[in-house]
Amino acid sequence: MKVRPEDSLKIENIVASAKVTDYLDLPDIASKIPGAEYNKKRFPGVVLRMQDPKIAALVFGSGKVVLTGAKSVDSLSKGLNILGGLLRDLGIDIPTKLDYKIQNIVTSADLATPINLNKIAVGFNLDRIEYEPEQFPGLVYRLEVPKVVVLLFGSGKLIITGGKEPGDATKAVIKIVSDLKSIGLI
Amino acid sequence: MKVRPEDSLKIENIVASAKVTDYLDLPDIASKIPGAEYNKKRFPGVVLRMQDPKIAALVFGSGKVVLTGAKSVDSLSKGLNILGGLLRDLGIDIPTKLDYKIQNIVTSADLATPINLNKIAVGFNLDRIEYEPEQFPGLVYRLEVPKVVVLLFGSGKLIITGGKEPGDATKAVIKIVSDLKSIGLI
DNA sequence: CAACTTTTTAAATACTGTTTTATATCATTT
DNA sequence: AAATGATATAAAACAGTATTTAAAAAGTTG
Repeated sequence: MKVRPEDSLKIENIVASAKVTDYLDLPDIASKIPGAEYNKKRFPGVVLRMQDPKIAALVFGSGKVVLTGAKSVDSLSKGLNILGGLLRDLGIDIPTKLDYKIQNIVTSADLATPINLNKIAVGFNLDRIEYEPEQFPGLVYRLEVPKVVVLLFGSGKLIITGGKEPGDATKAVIKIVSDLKSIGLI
Repeated sequence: MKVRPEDSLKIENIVASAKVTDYLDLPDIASKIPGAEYNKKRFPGVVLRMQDPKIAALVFGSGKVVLTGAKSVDSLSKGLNILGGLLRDLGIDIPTKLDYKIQNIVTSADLATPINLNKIAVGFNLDRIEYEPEQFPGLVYRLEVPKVVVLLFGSGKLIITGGKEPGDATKAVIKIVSDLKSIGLI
């Protein structure tokens, strides 16, 4: 039984930012949290990695943090709470209710049929397409609405990135499937 | 309360030269003064740094020196005297009264209102203007009298450099404000 | 002889690096 | 022959570096 492209979507990564407090002593955090990475000459933030859910956090002196790697909004939220707890355990005053903003969602999808990227490259709006197979095997398609970037591969697999909410990827896939059908490429 | 542009001037850096004696043994100076930098294959002068006032000095074998970093004529003078003392302490005969010549003064100013650099670029004398925002965000304006170069930024902040005396920057700002008002850009 | 070396300083831009993740090609490297 | 490591995409956080301007000194290089 074949799955429709718009039903094949899978969130692969969510990037979100949040402000957990107004100031954080990074050297202190880096030394007290096992596994924390901190190399200020390389990067100004402390890198913390949680295992369940598997999420990486970039923690900054400003009290702002960035979470990456979450595969669902729920796990993202859970990861932020875990991070808050880790910092709270260090004696830092961190609110129990933490707010965050999703900055990017990376989603994968599958057209379930191979596609000819060369034909798509000429059939689609040239100034929204970039296809240089000798540089990268995927065709880069920049959508305006929703504002996302889609990578199309000859296998029919797609990567939708740049979205702010799950629905963006869905809309992008529906639009692309529609466009490909209209020019008879799938 | 708004400050007039011509009252917002602040000297950010003064570069001056002086001759403190006829000959200086640079290897000796470099080895005896803590923190001195001397790499003759990189640069022919010894670099000395004073902390209060924070001024850097380039000392040459000819007995000539260059002072940079002073934020006022007074601190520049004080820095030169400190430098003279440092060399004198090494047993070198340095006059107590040292003369110097200001070679460049860098001054900052603020129009206190944002300005449209694109309009200024077309409204001002083209051959005295350089504006390539993709290369540098500031508009470069070369004044003839006083002979200085002014960098204008969209924020309304200005940098006046190339002047030989404090008054040069003041005159330049007054002239620019006048010019901008005459073409109705501020 | 011209141009670059070094030092200082402000302004405001772009851009680098770090983290994550799927996808799929190529070039290296064990 | 597997296994890394780019290559390309988006996004935030932010420290740092580059960009530009002027000027002197006294070396080196073209």
